[in-house]
Amino acid sequence: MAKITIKDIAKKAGVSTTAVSFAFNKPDRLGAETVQKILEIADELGYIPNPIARSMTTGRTGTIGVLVPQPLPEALQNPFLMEFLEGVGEICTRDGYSLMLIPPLQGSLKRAIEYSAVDGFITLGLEEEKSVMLFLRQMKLPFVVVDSDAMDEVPSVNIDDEFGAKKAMQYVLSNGHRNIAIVAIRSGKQAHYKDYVGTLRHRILGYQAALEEYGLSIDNPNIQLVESDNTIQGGKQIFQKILAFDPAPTAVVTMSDIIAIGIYEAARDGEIAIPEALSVVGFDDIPISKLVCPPLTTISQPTREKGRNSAELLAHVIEGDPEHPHIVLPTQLAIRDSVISCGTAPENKDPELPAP
Amino acid sequence: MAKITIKDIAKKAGVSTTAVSFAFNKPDRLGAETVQKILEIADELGYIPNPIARSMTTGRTGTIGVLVPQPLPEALQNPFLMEFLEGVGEICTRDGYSLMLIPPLQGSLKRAIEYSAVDGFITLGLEEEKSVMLFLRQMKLPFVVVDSDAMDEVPSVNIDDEFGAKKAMQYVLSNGHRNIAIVAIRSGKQAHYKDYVGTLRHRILGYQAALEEYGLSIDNPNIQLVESDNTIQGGKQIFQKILAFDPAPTAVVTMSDIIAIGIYEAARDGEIAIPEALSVVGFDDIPISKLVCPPLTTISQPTREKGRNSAELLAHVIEGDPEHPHIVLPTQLAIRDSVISCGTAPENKDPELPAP
DNA sequence: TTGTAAGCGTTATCAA
DNA sequence: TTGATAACGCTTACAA
Repeated sequence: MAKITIKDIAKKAGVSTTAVSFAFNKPDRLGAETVQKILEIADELGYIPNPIARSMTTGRTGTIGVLVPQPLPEALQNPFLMEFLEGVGEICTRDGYSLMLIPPLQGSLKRAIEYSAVDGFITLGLEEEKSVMLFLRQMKLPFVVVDSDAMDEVPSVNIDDEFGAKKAMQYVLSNGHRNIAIVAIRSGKQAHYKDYVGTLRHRILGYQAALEEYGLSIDNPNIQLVESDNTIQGGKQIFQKILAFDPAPTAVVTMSDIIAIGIYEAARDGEIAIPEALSVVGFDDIPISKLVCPPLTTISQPTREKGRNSAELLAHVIEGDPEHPHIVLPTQLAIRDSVISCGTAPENKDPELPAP
Repeated sequence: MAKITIKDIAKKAGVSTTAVSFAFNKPDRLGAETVQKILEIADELGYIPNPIARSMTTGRTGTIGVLVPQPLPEALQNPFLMEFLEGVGEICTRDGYSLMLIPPLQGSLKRAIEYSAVDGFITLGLEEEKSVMLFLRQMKLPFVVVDSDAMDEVPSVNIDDEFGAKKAMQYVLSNGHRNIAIVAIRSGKQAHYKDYVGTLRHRILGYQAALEEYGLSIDNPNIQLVESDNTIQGGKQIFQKILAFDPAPTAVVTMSDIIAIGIYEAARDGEIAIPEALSVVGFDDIPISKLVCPPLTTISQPTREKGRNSAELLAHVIEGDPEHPHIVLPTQLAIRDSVISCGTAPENKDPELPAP
């Protein structure tokens, strides 16, 4: 037996399809008995309104799409996304939206967008994919950008990346470190750091600002900049590179806790003590950062709040609100135990380890 | 200007809507020039096929729904879900599906299902919600159940919960612990442990089996069973309860790493040393379990593989495959440092050995 | 190779 | 309080 439709109910109840529709959506406009009868029959037949057909006429799907720039398995490895989605989920729960995760389709976010039946999008960290935003705007789809340079007429949510990054680097420098590795998040495109855009750019600017206060610069030979995938695995791999640097860094400043944790793992495998042999700073303050050994010093950002704000803005755009606020959330240095003063590190008798 | 439709293209190109449709979906059936012209005009006008209308006729949405039993913010707090979704994401990426997270709508999963335009569902740990499965089956929607008692005619993916739980408890017992707290995952409904169903039941059965080997039982006064929300917060709260038990437990066996980690946090706040003052065992082996202090002894399950298997099965059902395998994945005891031998007895890391 | 026209299952409009 | 009927935007027999 095929799927039960509104027609089957109408026929069996001896009413029109309109009546059936009303019974579900606007019961007030029908006689109480009629509604009663229709509902009974619908229940009996196991009728469910077809959500696609409904969307067809209402133009609403009741779902919010989150555009993630990486393939799902990779993106989901980052607890940061999880926490962000928690915030989005709060609003979804409150307003009755479902949540769709939309990764690139065959490598293309644009294509993924075309195939997605959602009421609006939240874009996440579109570094190099500026064209995606233009595309969305051109298509007149409601959207909100997060962790990207703000555009006019499009609501955005960002954190104070530059200031946060600056504080991270200042803290390391104030602890006496001068040989420092900076781990940036790989942006997809190969680019010189001066050509970075968005979040990446702001964070580099922050690092640079702090370095300059100490008469240093990213261009100095004792400041090394590398890029890593934003995964634990990426952090592990980058650790090997860092080990090979000359001069050996005494501190590594990363743009992501998850990378820092990869470095933790690799360091433990290589029996290199953190922070004694190597100080580490993260960015994001994901929940586990306070639980790892040693607790990770990092830049705390209100991730969940960011998610909540984004979803809230998107809900407004979907409702037709013409406003387009640009929200900037604060960051904060969370000092824990993964950075120690460069001078106080215990003497290192193992020639394999980076000297303090 | 309203949204561009197939008609606009047809008019401007001087062809029928059929031709436009063909140009996108079956270019072979049209002359090369015609296709060329249509595509050009479509591009120029910024035309995107409406995915809802397409779904309307094809009956396909290209998205997989994952039914999560808790509100999104709560569910997303568990890295276990994340890892599971990574596996699902692998298949989504491979087969071009999007991923929809579907939490209860106004407290009701059934209602959420009704409103979800997806090609099929993966249900996750439906303990008490057996009716949801019946509902799905009655509606003839494709679905796969994960972490629930298997039903006939419905593909399922489970792990060997009972055996895993047994190994966890055996390990604790073999280390000499006799005053033990068991932390179950709160199931929603209040029920005596003997009335547990699904995963919960299997795990309890495993614990009980191990206890019986040592002449003990959950009913013993020195074995305490409590329930906790499956969150870090839940673990923190349950720790307070455990502290108050008499006799004081020397070990706590939890059904979830995330709960164990909550206990870690609370223990640290309360300055109770793990494992010296309290041994802890988890379940799941989420990625951070090896990174916390001390690394958590737990039952390892192939979570990502579970996700991959589920999505693969669902894809088959959606394709019309009538088979309905019941997959059971293995678990494994991951011995780390959160359990030590009780009292004066020497540490026993071999669960096969009898108690010292 | 291209066009006509009939759906798909709802909701919305307007009339009865 | 109800019912015809026309959208909604697309796909797909079937025809030409």
